[in-house]
Amino acid sequence: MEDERLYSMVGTRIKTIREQKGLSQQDLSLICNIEKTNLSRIEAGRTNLTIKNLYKISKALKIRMKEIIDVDEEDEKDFY
Amino acid sequence: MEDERLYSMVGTRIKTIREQKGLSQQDLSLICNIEKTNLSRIEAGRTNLTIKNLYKISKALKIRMKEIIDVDEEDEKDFY
DNA sequence: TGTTCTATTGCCATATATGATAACTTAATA
DNA sequence: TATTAAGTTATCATATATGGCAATAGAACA
Repeated sequence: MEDERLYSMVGTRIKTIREQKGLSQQDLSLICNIEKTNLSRIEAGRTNLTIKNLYKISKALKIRMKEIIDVDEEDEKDFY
Repeated sequence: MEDERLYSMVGTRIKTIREQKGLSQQDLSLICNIEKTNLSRIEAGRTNLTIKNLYKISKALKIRMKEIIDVDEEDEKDFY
């Protein structure tokens, strides 16, 4: 899939789970030590985040990284 | 866990799966368009790779991203 | 010996993720 | 109206992931 779509899907996963936990972006940013503006960019899918921050976010949300990153699409057998 | 440990575990997962598929680093680098030196650094756990390259590698290995990133450890309840 | 394949390492330049701050919008509420 | 909270966006500086190339080392083999 396109890069931007990948970022958006990951960002949306984070936003959805964060809201399920009743946390604001600022709450989450304080817990995991990521700038709130950066968190906003990540959730908006405007950033190619690193596994380091993916890990920090997953720990702050008390979930596994794979629960955030489980956004692969089915119809990609011939992507490469 | 420590950043370096995270990178190493992810790198090792990639290396293990790559070898299971009978691919050399150069093979994989050609398939997914990642510099072979960068791939070497990633597998060695010396790089905080981005989800974009995580995605490219997973597609080249014909697996899901979560199969690479499934390295969370159990004893981290109180990490944050 | 020489050759080939594989992987690593060093170096440099570039792109960009991130941190940090400020300004702004919107919504909710007193 | 004013105030507060939540989120977005712009800007800038810094750190670093990546691309690219060259050199090196080790293993396997002729």
